[in-house]
Amino acid sequence: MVLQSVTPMVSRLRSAPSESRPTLSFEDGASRHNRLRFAPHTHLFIQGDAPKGVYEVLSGTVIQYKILADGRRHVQNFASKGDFLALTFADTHDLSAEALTAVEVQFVPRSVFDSRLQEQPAFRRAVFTLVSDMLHDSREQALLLGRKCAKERTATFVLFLNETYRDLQTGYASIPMSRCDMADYLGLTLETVSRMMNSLKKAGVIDLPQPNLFKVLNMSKLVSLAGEIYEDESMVA
Amino acid sequence: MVLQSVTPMVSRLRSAPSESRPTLSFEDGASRHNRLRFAPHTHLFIQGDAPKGVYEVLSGTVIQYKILADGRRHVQNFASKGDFLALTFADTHDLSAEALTAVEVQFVPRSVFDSRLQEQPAFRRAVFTLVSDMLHDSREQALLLGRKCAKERTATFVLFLNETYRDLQTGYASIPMSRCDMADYLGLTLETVSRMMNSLKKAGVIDLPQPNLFKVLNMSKLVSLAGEIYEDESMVA
DNA sequence: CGGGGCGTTGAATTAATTCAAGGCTCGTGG
DNA sequence: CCACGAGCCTTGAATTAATTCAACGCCCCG
Repeated sequence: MVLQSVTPMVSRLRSAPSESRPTLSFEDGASRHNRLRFAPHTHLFIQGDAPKGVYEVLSGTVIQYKILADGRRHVQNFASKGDFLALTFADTHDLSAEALTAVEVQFVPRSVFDSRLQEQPAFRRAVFTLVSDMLHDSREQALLLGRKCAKERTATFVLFLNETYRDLQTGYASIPMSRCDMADYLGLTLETVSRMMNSLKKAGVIDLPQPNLFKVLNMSKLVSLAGEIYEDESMVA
Repeated sequence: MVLQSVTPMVSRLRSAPSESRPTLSFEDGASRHNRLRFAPHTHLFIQGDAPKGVYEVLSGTVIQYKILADGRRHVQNFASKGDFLALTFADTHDLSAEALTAVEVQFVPRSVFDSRLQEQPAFRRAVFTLVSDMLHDSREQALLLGRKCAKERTATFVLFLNETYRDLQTGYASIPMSRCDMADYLGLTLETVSRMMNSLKKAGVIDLPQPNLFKVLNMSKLVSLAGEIYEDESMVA
């Protein structure tokens, strides 16, 4: 196991509440076997399956979602490099995970994971921190869905996209998911998402030369549109 | 520490995905000191504070919430007997916790909690399971906020109230929070919540003799109104 | 007796959805 | 090589679910 002190950029959506957290990674570990690849549109696992282990995303983007009885879909999150999937002790998956792009993951069988958890204190702490952060992110998402309007939701999501997919050279980020995926994540319709993205463009907040490529032009305006929480204000003080 | 095999009733809102999970409790433990009481409307801790330890709710109901910059409030959950608060490694509280009724908690200082985590495998497992379940609940909440309509949200919440506060003798449950609290939890306005509760009453799904007292009359209809997820269907099979 | 807090209900308004049409891009096959 | 269709995105117009605004009732407590 490798413990690095990499602190990822903090976005408004995917927080790092625990500062300089130990990064948990199985990459470069002894178990280089169990590296798996998934093609776009294939599933890593499905709602109702029994979990067989934990997945660490090494590259690509995974979409995790739930389906309601009548077919409505709710997207829980978009996972990319450094994120973990199926980090649970439950006996069934409570959601489905699908590769959005080509995806490479490190698969850690349940037994290996459990024994590390028992034997390695640092590993334990890293896992605990990771789950805590996932909880924090999910609650932030609930806040967004419960109390933010369409424009605020979209602005918040653009902040996330910018942090996660921005090319450091050009400043542009390519969007790996469709408007429909975004809508199911933001609790909106795809038409509303489209309208909001283009209204951000018209307002000069972002450049959007293609539907799936953008660059932030006015960050402070974008942040204020995202309607952030008090805690961010206090972080400045 | 006490490990009991109490399996609480499963509601649609507060799931027990991990079957017969070990119940984590500090009650009856050696550390009977550090039992704290909070009067209604007093805060256990506030968004931005540094966490000093973990709280186990012994009695009463605690409301946890976040405030947006412009004053909008989002309620994360309602915690009662058996629930834990501030189960995090983050360096600040990301939400506020306020006593809704008279509340009694067992307070476990950070240092005590950490050392138990290091020394006691069973304790460790219980904590993990607890955090995993909290994550599951939060994601279920995000689904509700993202993809359910007002009536479905309200029905889902009534299921939660019924499981959590029902008197086993009478079948009636008293509702410890206001319509406003419910609204801020469900991402609605208090007027809409009031309308939905009374429409459930008119439809004969619940008896609602007083604003804060109800009994489920037609459970199957209530469950179908809640618009549940596929996984419940498959659990029957 | 009076007033504040909470809940209910109706009417007007609005944010977002639904319905509908059309455009663009890309891959495939004639 | 170009035509065609599928899939995705955009935009406008009509509709609707939920909100906002407003009034009123109830209950409890001072």
